[in-house]
Amino acid sequence: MPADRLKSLEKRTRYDPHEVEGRVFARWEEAGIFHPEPEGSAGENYSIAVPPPNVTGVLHMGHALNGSIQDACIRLARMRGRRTKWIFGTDHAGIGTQVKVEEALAADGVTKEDLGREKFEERVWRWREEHGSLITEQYKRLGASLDYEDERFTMDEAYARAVLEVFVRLHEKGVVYRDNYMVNWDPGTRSAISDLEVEQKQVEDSLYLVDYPLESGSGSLTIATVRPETILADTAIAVNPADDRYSRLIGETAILPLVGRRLEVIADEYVDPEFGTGALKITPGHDPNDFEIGRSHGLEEISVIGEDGRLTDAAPERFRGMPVDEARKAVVAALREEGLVSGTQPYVHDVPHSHRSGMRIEPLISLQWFCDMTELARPAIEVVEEGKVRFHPDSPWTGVYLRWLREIRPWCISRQLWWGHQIPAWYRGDEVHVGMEPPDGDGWERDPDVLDTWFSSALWPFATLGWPEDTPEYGAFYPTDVLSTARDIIFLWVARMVMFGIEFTGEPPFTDVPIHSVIQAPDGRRMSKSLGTGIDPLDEIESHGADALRFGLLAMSSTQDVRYSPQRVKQGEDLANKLWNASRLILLGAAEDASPSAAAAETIEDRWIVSRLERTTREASELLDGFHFSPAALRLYEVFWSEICDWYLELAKPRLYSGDNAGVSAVLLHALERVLVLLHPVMPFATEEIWSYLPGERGLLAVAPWPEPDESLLDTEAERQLGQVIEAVTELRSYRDAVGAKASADIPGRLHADGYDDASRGQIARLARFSFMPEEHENGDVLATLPIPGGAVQVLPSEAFDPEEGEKKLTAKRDQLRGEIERGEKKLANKGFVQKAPPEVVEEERRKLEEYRRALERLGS
RNA sequence: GGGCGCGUAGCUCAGUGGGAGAGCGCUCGCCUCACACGCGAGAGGUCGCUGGUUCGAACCCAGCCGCGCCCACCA
Repeated sequence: MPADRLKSLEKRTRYDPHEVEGRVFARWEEAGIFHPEPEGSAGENYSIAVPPPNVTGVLHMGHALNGSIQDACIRLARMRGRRTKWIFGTDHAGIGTQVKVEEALAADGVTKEDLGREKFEERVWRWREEHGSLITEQYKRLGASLDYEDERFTMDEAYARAVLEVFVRLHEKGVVYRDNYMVNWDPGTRSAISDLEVEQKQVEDSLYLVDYPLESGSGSLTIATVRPETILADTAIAVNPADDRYSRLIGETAILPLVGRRLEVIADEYVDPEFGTGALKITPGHDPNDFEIGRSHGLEEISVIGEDGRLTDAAPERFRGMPVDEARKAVVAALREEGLVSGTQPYVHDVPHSHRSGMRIEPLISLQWFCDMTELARPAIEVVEEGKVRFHPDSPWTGVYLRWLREIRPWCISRQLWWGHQIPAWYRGDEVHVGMEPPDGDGWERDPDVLDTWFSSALWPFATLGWPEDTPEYGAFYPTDVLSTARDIIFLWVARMVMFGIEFTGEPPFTDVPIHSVIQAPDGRRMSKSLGTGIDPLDEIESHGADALRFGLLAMSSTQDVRYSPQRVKQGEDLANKLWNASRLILLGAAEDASPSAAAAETIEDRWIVSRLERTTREASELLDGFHFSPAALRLYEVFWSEICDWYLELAKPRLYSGDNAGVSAVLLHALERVLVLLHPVMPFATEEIWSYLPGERGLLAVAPWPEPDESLLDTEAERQLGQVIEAVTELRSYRDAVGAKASADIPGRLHADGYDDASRGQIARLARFSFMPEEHENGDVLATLPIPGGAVQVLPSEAFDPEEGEKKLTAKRDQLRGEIERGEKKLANKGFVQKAPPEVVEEERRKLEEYRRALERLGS
């Protein structure tokens, strides 16, 4: 490296992410290390498929956290020398994208119907061209080492073929079928949606009591309903067979008000005699429960509410065409006119709403495509039970996953949209053709519906790699290793990927599923644009740097939801800066020809830091391998900041600045090199930048080898000895502070303690700013005796402080020691403790008690 | 209705059987030749409440009080 390059560090006392990040990222891209050649087997290689962001989306905190997690995994694997691919791509996001484009059209006063389907789809593709690259650039800003050269999109031709092939094959197996069935109709998007896209919301309604006259003329039956407009589609009345009030009426007939239809009174266990009047109107066309009851009793299914949310021709003429809300009022008014409403009461209950449009779900019977999940679920349950797919943390997510799969229900997969994978089914009269290609002959019409976006997402880990073709990419990278996500899409996506992966490839698509926090706004609310609670990761990168955001997100995240913590990001920013400055100290101070070497350790502190680095290496590897990202980040922070900076660098300075600095330079460089390596998965930019200043010819840190901990470098004795030095220095500093000693003045004293070599004694004196007299030195009274490990320091009089001030400190210290002694004695006097506690615990108690007694003795009373 | 989780320092959160931790904030002292985005020294918590198990409980068990999430077909 040119000497002036190193020299340039002298004045750069701040780490500047802006100056560094773009440049470093360009080096990675130019080196092509994010794009692996498709060689070797998936077992040797390492891959992760990114949860595809919506094509029109922008990076939010969830992406940023998950990106930080996945990138840490990917970078770790890459440094371990594995061929590594982080599969990149975007999702067409059916409804979301269609709605956005429709909104844009609306601004010009155009509807999609004005354009027609073909033109509309063109419009969406153009939209994608214009907006699709945004999130790619944002991932790059984060430092994500995705394989950008091999980007996929769920509407790409090859991917789309895979989707249709899956549909066709499942149809051949009879798993996918078309049926008239009760669906969740979303009047907002005018489409059916799946159960998972429905959310329950509490709603205040009125419960109406309505009298249905009996045909026999002997009175009436009173039912309770919150949806009087659906009365028009009633086809029976049900009562509990064990309900004495009504059992005699079973088999009788009631007359449906306003309509005049004859309704049989049927018996069904489902009816709760305690609720309402104990008599339930049955509306198979507009209520999921009634639908089930209706089917089991063979009742007629009448639909009075259409897909447009208005009453159909099946309703009496005066109500036809009315929107549901209006129809409700009209029906109630009509019933009142006939004197059939015998009461109303306010009623609060949960009502299904569309997750997408927010509108109240209209349950209705509709001809839709469904996917029966029971056969697919079985092996997906097994692989998790057998530990072939593991959730992290295991609890509660394994249980959550299994419970859902064990009670899985059919999945409505058709959507009444234009943007998506159009269902490969053609109809001609009663004929149905399902296949990859249109049928021969005239008069066939293709099903206008598209597939649920999650249907195509379920193929993501293998369709991105070229399945169903046996491509080199598929061979080299499938199955993938890790799937990282938040808990909200375990059912929507994770479980379905496992099911489809096993069904079509014979193998689960990944092995480890870390489930990370959902990041909430600092005030505990959901982070959301509409609430104004969102924090833009790009803003955070702009003001603190990508490394800072990555560190902060990893440090604040855990297994449960967390509030966004700006302090953690600040901590990351400070860490990057500290790293930068410690590096300047080492790089500018090290001997010119020095290179990193643990073997160069010559003093206790050298051996100590070398040993600590090996332990830290082991710890960091274990924590990252166990998907414990927050402890890993915080542990590395602590070791670097406290052990390396606060202690080792300070201990090393005298030798570094002496003429004989070869050994210490080598150890300092070793420590720096190791820290950069260990921190790289978390803070890739700053570490890569500093790495380029290390001596010697070296490639990118991003592909530098991740170290295996070297047991032979562990040095328990050095760790013990330096631990004593640290304790002694801290004790003496504390005294200095208590007596108000001038910061610049040394305090004279005498060191009487065992277990310190001359070098350590010198270090203690220097760091604590004491000057130790020779033991035989006589210089007036001893003002205080300060216990340190292995002995004590006698404080001698000086100008540096007022000894009176020290008395308070010493008294407090004595009190503290007496307290400790009392506690220890009490514990050891407890026979139960001595007899039942593990011997090493008792022994440790005894040792500590002795130590405290000796310390108190030295302190005097 | 069922299930899961949370309640620890002023704030945000770790810790899951043997003496209460981090970052930020706060107090005091320092521009000590890497860093004032810094250095040193501190203050601050009966670990939601009540019982129980244990020689020993923030940690295990039960109940209670608050808060949250997921699932669910009582009109």
